[in-house]
Amino acid sequence: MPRKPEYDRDELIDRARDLFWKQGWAGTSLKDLENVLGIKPGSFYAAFGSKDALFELTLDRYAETGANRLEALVERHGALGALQRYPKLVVDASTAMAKACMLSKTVLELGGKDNKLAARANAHLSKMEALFATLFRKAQDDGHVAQTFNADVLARRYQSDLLGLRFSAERTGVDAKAIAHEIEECLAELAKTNRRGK
Amino acid sequence: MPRKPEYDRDELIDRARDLFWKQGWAGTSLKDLENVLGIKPGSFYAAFGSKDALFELTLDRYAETGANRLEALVERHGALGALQRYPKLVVDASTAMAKACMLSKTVLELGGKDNKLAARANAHLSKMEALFATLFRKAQDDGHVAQTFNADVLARRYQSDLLGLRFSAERTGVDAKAIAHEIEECLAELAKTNRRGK
DNA sequence: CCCTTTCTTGAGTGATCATTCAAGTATATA
DNA sequence: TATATACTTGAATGATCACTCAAGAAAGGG
Repeated sequence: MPRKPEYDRDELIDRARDLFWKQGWAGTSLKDLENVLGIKPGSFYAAFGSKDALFELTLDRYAETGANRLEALVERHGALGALQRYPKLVVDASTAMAKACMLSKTVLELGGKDNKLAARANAHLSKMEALFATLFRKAQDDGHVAQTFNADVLARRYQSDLLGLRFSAERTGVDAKAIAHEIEECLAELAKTNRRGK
Repeated sequence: MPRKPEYDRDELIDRARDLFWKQGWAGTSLKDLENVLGIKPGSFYAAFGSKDALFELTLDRYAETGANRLEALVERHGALGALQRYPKLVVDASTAMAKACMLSKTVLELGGKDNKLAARANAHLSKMEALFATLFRKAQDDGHVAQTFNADVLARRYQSDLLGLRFSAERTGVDAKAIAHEIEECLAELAKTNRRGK
């Protein structure tokens, strides 16, 4: 018997994520959100509760999408292949709104005042690093990477390189694709070392 | 015949830089600055003109200090030695207020709305990258790195790695020193390749 | 001691911030 | 068609924002 919302809540979260991703938390005002989402304050607060609550939703969605994208690569190209392709994918203009990782941006913007949202973003980053470690282990089990390497160490370095790459991609006048290519080659080198050793 | 200021303007800029560095632009209110600098609004605006103007001063000082620190390393350890030691230096808790690079934080926070301060930070980063390239060339001239490498490419990758490292250091529960050590070892590897080639 | 000059103080400015809520509107069921 | 049940609207709220300015305080030269 009631009235139905005129908006698609899921699509609103996507649009909010893209805006937060680009402009950050403080850089995005409620007026900005109202404009982009096409709703008035009343509807906004009925739908999401607060700016913080919506930001949290977008953080979670961002992290989930990223992990899904990586796992899709794994199914198509295997663990090592996915790790090799991910840097290029993530910097590719056609697939990304902004280039720099939204999680890292959030940690940097809000981490200075130990904020709840920054802590959540940090947790997502840790989960991502754990996923990288899992993939490196899988690559070792596949015989693509030597067992002598420590998968956790490789994952930690991989994430650090990835974050550096993604930040560089955000800058004007930096050839991010070239850096992505170099990271890919480093992983290929890792695999070659293994083949030589056998 | 006039009255002299009760504060040391230079030290105020240092303190403001540390606060901006940690909390970012939007995260630092004028009340925060008044508390940390120990001056009231009237004196603040007489001394610095505006929050933006002070931020610009702190950006410039930050960049200058970083470059000086690197050049001091060069004099003591040569070009390659400096490039090897810089990552550890920059992540060392005793020398840095925050860990992540203030320039990159500024670009990320304000770059989404093409802000003047973000552009300035970006320019400082470019200068830094150019300095890295100069050092790689010097390392080549010293015979420490093979001439076959392109110094600009090495510098671009070095900066990307450094930014990733510095962001990782800002996160809770990440062993930044280990990553710094790995970057150092990569440069040592670069040098070894050269010696082998000769 | 007086006067000029500069610095310090802090209440006050208008703008913008996130958020609230009462009034109006649309829809599904009875 | 009547009514209950949401949803939409937008003006209003108090807080905080960066910033201003008039009045008072300190210091050096006459």
